Amino acid sequence: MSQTANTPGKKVTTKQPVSIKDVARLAEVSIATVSRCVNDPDRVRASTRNRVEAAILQTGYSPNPLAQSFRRGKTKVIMVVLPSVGDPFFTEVMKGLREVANASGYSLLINETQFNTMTADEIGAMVVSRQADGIVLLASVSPFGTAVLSSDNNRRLPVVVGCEIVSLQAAGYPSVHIDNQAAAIEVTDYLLELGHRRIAFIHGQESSLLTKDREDGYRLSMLAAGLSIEDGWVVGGNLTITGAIQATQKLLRHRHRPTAIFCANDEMAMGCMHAIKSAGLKIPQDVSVIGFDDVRYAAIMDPPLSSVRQPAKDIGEQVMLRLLGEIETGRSTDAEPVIVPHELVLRRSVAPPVD
Amino acid sequence: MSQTANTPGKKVTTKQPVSIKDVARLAEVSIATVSRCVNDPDRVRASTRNRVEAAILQTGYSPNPLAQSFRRGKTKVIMVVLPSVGDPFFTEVMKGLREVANASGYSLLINETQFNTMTADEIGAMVVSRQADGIVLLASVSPFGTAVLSSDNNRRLPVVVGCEIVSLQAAGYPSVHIDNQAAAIEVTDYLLELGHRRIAFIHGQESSLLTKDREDGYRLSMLAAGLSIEDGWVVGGNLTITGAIQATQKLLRHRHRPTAIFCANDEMAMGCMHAIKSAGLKIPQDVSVIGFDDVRYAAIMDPPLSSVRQPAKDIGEQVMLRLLGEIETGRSTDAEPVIVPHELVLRRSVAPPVD
DNA sequence: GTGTATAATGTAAACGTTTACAGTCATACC
DNA sequence: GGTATGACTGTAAACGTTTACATTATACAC
Repeated sequence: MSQTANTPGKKVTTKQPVSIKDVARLAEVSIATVSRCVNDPDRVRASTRNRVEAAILQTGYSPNPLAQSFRRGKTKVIMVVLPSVGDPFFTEVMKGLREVANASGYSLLINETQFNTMTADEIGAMVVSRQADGIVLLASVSPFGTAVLSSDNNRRLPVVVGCEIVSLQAAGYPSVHIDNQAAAIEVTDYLLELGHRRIAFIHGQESSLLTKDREDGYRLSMLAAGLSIEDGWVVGGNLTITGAIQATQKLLRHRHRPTAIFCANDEMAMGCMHAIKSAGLKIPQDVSVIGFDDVRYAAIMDPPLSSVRQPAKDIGEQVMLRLLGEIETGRSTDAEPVIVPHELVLRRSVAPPVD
Repeated sequence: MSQTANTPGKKVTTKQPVSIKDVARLAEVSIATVSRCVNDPDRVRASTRNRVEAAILQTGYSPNPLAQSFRRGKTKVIMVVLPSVGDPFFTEVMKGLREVANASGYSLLINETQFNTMTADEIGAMVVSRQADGIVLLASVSPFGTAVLSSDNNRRLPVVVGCEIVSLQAAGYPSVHIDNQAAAIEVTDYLLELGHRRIAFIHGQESSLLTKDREDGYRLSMLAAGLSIEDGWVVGGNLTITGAIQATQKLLRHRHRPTAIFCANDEMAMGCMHAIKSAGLKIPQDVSVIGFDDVRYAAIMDPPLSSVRQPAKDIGEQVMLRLLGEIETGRSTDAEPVIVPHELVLRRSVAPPVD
């Protein structure tokens, strides 16, 4: 039916959308009454309400959200800042975020930092303006960004941090995360128990603080066991498959080749496994591999990948609940971090060392 | 510094943000001049411009985007509707979408349908309102949604369809996609050439049209080869790993067990591979597997997964370019679909059948 | 110096809501 | 029948911009 309107090059139809005025005129009431009908129906008499509702139906009126946002000073939008939407772990967190947000009528505006600190500054800029009613931070932002976030220059936006980013917690933001360090200690302890002595660690990025606690846990556990970490046993995998492949190749060439590799996330563990098998080595007989996050692919790797399960969706839900609470009450919540439980999921990618 | 403002339960600081009026007062000009300084600096004399800019700096003014959106009737937001942000293929498409959008100052509002047709209706609702300046559709929407989209009830929003959704193209929307059917024919022809005769197909969902063309291609190729498709050789995998595992288990129990399984996307192919190996069968010796999309995990599967590469990021870029073109010019672009090239990527998950 | 063209700036309306306040009207009570 | 009360509705201001139009200042030619 609208095919003609769709002819290439033709002006798009731009019939004026109906406004509250049109409804008011048709129902023969003031615009205030229409507004009340929409927002607080109990405050208008049934008979007039019916008239107005009929007019709304007839005109097909729906309030202009732009005008509402403007007038109310609320956007009903939450900004989510994360390193990469591609990571299955963050995908899962976002599922929780989204469900809770949608249930309260909020939309999600997603901002990938793509491991790029430049864009973190842009986040700061967005924060100053009132593009969103609140922010979920799943990524570390540049110092400047942090400064802007915590400045009192403007209306201070509600922010909740998901996962663990130390610098932001220090800035007093509430957060929800597992105890990354404790989990990493468990992982390393477990490998040590199996008899591994040469354990390597593939971390994320130098600049990113995302996997810092996990690295600390690894180091602490090794230290506690009286083992020294050789030069070249801790390498960066850039949080990507290709980065992890290169990192693993380095590890396999090491003069003291590790018997176990602990990857700071599953994405890298998947690359790591591939590199090991491509080098003609067997998992776990030659090298054990363990990841972090327990993404949905971990269980179907060959062999199935051991990992640390985070309650990703829960984290998302709780983060959003705290954030919305802060937004709706106008009060900042307790900044005490919420620690959610993790779980070591043991699968067949790990075994005692053979030598 | 703002630690006190952050004490739990305490009112959040809400210092009034500076408006254009504050700047005007300080610079001793009218608000119109300030506005011009910001939007069209050449139209104000250098001396006054300097005064205004100093005032802007001093006050820390930045225009209220809500007011701008309201006044201009533009949100600088593009809505993206897709089945699941978790799928690595869509992730890649979104990378292209995002890059182009950001370059022009647009943000992305993401809407997952989660294979849920209910939410598709909500999309319709969002469309009628002016939440976004345009829409990218990567998912099929319910009939009602389509109706709303194409209705002339209100200002018709620019829409571009990514990937292939027949019903929407029929509605006259421009689209960018590969030739899914031709690609699926190539895949099936290739398997036939290798000598396979018992070829199964795992499709997406009954309701979703996303993989319909691929299924058609498979059927056409089989038909052309004079082969009949036995009952139970075409099963639904729900586009998920677990769905594909169940589907594969069904296939493996079939009285005429397929020697090759063609999965409508890589996510399902990964689940399929896992199910085959779990059943104690070898890939490709016992069963060949081929996927679709060539996501980043395909190459690191064991064995590496053959697939059909789509230029996912390109698709995203082109979709967004068309959409922004339509938005900025106010004219709908040529509705003729843009077909981008695909490529059969052969890896070790496929071999001739042994029997 | 006058006149004219043009540049620079100011005035004020408009965008579509929400909402404080004022007004109207019906009801109930005396 | 007057009055108080409360329910309902209307009036108009406000939110922070942008922009058409009006006004004033400047530059330039004679």
